[in-house]
Amino acid sequence: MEKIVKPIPHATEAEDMYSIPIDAFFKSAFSVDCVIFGYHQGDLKVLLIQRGAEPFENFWALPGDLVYPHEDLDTAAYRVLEDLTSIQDVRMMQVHSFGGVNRHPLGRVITVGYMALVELTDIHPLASHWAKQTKWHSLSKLPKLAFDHSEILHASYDRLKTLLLEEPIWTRVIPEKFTITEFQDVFETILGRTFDKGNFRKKIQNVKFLKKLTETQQNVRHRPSQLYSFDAKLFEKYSDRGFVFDF
Amino acid sequence: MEKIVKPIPHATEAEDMYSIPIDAFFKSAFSVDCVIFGYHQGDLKVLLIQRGAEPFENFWALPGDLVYPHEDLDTAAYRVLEDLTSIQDVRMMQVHSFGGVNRHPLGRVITVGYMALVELTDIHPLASHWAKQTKWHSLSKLPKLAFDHSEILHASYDRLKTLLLEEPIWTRVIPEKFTITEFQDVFETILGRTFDKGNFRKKIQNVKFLKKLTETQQNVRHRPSQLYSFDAKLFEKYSDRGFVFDF
DNA sequence: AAACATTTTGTAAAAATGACAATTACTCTA
DNA sequence: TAGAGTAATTGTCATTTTTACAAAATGTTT
Repeated sequence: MEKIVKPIPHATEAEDMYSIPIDAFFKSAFSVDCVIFGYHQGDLKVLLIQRGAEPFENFWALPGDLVYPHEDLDTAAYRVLEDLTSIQDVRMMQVHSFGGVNRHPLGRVITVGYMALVELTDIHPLASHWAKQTKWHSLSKLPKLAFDHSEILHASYDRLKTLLLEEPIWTRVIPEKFTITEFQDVFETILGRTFDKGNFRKKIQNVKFLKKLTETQQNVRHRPSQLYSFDAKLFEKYSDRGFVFDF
Repeated sequence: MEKIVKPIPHATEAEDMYSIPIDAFFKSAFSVDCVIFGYHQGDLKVLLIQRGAEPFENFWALPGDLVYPHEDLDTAAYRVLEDLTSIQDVRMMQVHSFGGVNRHPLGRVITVGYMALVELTDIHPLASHWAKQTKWHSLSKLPKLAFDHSEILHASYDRLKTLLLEEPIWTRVIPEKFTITEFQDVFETILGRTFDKGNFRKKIQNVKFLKKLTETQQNVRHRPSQLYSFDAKLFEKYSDRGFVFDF
């Protein structure tokens, strides 16, 4: 570990800084950690791996690893996710960075958290590289996690709930042609509350970018449901001034 | 600069990773950049410094600097802001991290953007350390900025607009006892639109955590305004289910 | 044909919205 | 001291939205 450089407490002593060689600053590393939320029929889970390498060997953890010296952050997030879980084709977004001084035993490592919401059955995680196994975990019964991954996970879940109302990330989780019930289930599951069916339906019908199709559900043991679809162009138009669902 | 380590494209070649010595990862640095928005009577500005050190000497830039090897990210943000501008006692929040490979000429540096909204006359920036001068700039006529600070600034402004509707950051910018007009001005200025006075007032009166006081404005050359105050406890109560102003 | 399981529509009172107009309460000035 | 000036505040009213329910509709299964 590198020699400890005492932080300068006040601006008036700031000239001390010039005595710290610039090299002393370039001894840190970055990592990315991926929080993949998997939704399937009213159930929300998160993808964890069991670590097959130190530190925290055998612990459950978010898929995450160090960023290469000449690798872009976003690129690293996708690369690491694929390395450890073989998952491709999920769109992630940055959530928050975590920089606690002692969060990593090997040295100073800042980690950048990334998040995605996917239909659980759409992807097929397969442990690879140093990951021993992958598993979908319910949010309600999580094991003790490596590093500060528990904090990263909870921050990501908070962000997911906000984002669900602002961005059409729910499109990742229901079919292109969907029923209002399917749509409602996603919101109830992720937000953790329930809505009146009739009233929810009325709200949906006022949303410009959700279009009622002529097609209906097939082969159901009850009255078939109308199908709806998402119009991305109309969404762009109406989200200009900051669209949010007000459920 | 360190030797280039070729990123591993596929998981199947991942064992290559073991050939990269761990030290190769610990050659990066972090920085923090602070976006301080200053509001005053219908005017929104951002605090910039003129750099007095390379790289980008003499360029206008966000107050920002490298994080010490044993310094917490949040701590660094406040320390750096004070070092360069002598500002204390502003509460900042993390916005986003920027990790472009070539964003810093001295090596691999990831920067974490922090943001705050303050009443412009409450704070008294004074250039210190390597900052040549500080200046409040209008968002509409910004100079060319150092590094990728322009991108950081715009991302922060977007976040400011969202946050203004979700969190009571406007309390930093108006007096403890305020008039509805003062309140409205903040929202009009930052969001960049105008609202009908009467209708805006009605909305405010329905917001549980904004309480009408018995006191009124004094010494104004017109009908004195009722004063209102913010009830933090009630806000906590009502923001549980994700409060947002729907202006 | 009746029972089921949902989807879908309907209802009615209450509340919120939006565009404007009118009124009110102070200070300042002639 | 009676306007004039200035901005705060209240009022109107037609329209739309919300809420909490109840009822009807449309398929399949028995």
